[in-house]
Amino acid sequence: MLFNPRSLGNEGDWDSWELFIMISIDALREGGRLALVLPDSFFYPQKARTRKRFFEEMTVEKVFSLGPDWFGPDVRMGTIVVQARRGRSKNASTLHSIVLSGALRQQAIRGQIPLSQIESTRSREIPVARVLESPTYEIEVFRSIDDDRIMAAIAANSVCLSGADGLCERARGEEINKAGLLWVCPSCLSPTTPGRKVKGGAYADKACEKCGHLLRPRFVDTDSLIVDRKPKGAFAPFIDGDDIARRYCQVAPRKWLRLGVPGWEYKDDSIYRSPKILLRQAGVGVFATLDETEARCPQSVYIYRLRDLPEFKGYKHEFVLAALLSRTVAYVVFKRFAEVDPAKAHAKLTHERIADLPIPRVDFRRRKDRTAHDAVVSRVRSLLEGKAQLGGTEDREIEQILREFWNLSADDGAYINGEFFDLPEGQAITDLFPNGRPKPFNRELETA
DNA sequence: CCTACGTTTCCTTGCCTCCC
DNA sequence: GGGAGGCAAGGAAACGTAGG
Repeated sequence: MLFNPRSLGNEGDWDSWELFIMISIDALREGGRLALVLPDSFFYPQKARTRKRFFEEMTVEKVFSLGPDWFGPDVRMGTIVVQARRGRSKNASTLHSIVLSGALRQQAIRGQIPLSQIESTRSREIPVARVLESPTYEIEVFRSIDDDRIMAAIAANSVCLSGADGLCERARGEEINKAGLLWVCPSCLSPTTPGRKVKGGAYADKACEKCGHLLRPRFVDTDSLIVDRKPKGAFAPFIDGDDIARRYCQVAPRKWLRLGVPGWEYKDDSIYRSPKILLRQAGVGVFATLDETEARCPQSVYIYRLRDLPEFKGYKHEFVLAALLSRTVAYVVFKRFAEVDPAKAHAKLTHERIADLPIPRVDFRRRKDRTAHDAVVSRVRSLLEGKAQLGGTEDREIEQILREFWNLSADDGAYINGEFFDLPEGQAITDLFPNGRPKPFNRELETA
């Protein structure tokens, strides 16, 4: 027997292909080469132990992510190809990756374009050191050595969005759902959030936080903090995540938060002070807007506001918004957070993850910087007020000015735009390139 | 103890396939 | 061709806990 699965320990199950990898490694001589066709779950976090052994005992040469549909209609599983030699990976080496999606993938499946041709024109170089340094041996097949260089250049000319030395302070909205549903305790009459949701749309029982009375969904009165029409009494405009679904959409609040409901603990008014940037927590890509209506929002919307010092220096919220909505920051977010499978690519935004998003550093002592900053601000106003179109002159000029702050070359710009070419369709992409996406930038053209 | 916020959980949406 | 049903990605929101 070549191999005893018990030797792997008993923590969780091993997929058959993982065992096959282990057997293959054991069977190879030093320097011997293998190529494996594997499911794309090889990239998943829970397969870290398999990748660890693979990278520790093999020199990985190629990783191709080919997507589903390669083995007939019955096999929907995403496919990858890995090529490696026996012997530990060298830290300074690189591996080649390609990620197939969209039309190119269909052509490849039909055999109209050989993989070798795609590899010669479209492969990326991935530094092996990045995989070895990752705690989960993550292979970010989208993020090449070129991306690392460009992202380093961007970071060098930027200040972080928030965090210790960041531009903005941050908060999130009321601890309610977007409908503002409340339960009212029949005993002490104080409002509270409903119990945990259970399957089937119902709510679970919970104890009243004030008096301990057991609240059961069938026996409590409900109330709502959010109403469609301006209520009698005190109220404030309310914006939820759904309202922030487009680039440069200025939200006209259509819902209202009732203020002064007895017993409800509102967040401090000051976190909603105008102006502020609202950024939705969930979603593909970055969606943010500028709010000047003192609107409230639910916890699923993040609030960013310039700190006193940067605002005193001259930064305007419009400039921060322009950076957040730029193609360049979308590129950074995608490269940093996108999942490996293009069909599942989506950015998960948390305060911590977006804290170091790059906002261009402006030196307000220099006239040139001040002029450029103000030029961005005026163009953002035009877009927000609907006087300029997405993808129009103003939108493109903003991107150019920001890229000068970031010190990115024209080639870098073409490369960044080209990296969106392979991504799946979505609102985020449509809003970034309303007139269509440019072709991928072919680095080889530079030397040809 | 309280606040802030990342994590977990569940619902919704939209796509795909199957079957009539 | 289209409707039903299955499935999972996407999104919203409650939960739980770290850290002041």
